[in-house]
Amino acid sequence: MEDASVLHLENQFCFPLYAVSRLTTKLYVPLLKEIDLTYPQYLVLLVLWENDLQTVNEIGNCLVLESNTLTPLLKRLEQKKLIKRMRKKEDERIVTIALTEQGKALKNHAVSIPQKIASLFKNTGLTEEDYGTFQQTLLKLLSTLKKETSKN
Amino acid sequence: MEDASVLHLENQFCFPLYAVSRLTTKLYVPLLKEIDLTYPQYLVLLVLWENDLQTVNEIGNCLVLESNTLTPLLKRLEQKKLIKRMRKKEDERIVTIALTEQGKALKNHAVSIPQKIASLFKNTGLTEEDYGTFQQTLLKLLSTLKKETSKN
DNA sequence: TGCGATTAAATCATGCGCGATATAAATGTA
DNA sequence: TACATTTATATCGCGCATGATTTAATCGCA
Repeated sequence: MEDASVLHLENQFCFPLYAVSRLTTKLYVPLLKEIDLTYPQYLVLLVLWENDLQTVNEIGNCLVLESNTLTPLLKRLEQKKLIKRMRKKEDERIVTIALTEQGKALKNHAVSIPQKIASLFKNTGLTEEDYGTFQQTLLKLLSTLKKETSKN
Repeated sequence: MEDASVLHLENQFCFPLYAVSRLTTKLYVPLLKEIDLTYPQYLVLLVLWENDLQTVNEIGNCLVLESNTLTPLLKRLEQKKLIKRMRKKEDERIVTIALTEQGKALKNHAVSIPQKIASLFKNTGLTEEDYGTFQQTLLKLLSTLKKETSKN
């Protein structure tokens, strides 16, 4: 009989990856609630705070998300008056996303979030170096997986 | 003016964590499609293959999911005739989940999946040791975050 | 025994993710 | 200029996730 221990949860990194990702998102919830944002909405704003006036596709490239996810999400951000959606005159297919004044102003509140999140990761027994290694691994995986999944 | 570079995507590990988790789940899709399962459904079966006859709560503890996610998911697995849901006679609040013969049999197909997934992670430039470190970090984070979020 | 508190699961509403498809605009080319 | 092809976004359907609430059963204790 084949050894089935390969099927045990603790012998895979995919499950902890999935679980840690969900639990990490939960850490943001109370902080983002203060500014009435979900985590994916916050990510879109991060992208725009870094570079305003990007197309749906460009935002999607940054976040590895497509229009089927972004379009409804962006409409919600528009309803909250944080962004504007404008079709390009030169090419009516393309929608440019721009921050409103309100959307720009929100950045001032958001700058405190990374610090607060970081403090929640202090009592894990992991060192700064561990986190650096962890992030480097994630970035390598992200880069590889992005290529892998865009092949089709 | 405060330095806003803390808000840049690449300066956080939460975003790559979120993205890598999603992309990793996508790697399972073609493999799981062969046995008509989603990734969360596959995880529930992993738990049951390891220990049959568990309650909804027990499965939830393993996967860090609650009944609001599990109940509908388990009903779908029941529709597929992979599990049975049975209320305990001693305590009618508790639902025990049992694999059907079909559910048990599916394990034989599933044993090949971890191997196939592992092979997709070969060309990342990461060594076996890197993966070991990565998994250890994830497990530490998982354990800490589980406590952190169960506090409330 | 009676009844408030607790517990397990289910239900509800909302917002992602994402495969598949549609729409509409722009492009290439015969 | 016609028309097939490509491109950008949108729409649709479904299955998670999850906070909030509900339902129903059990427990604890006066």
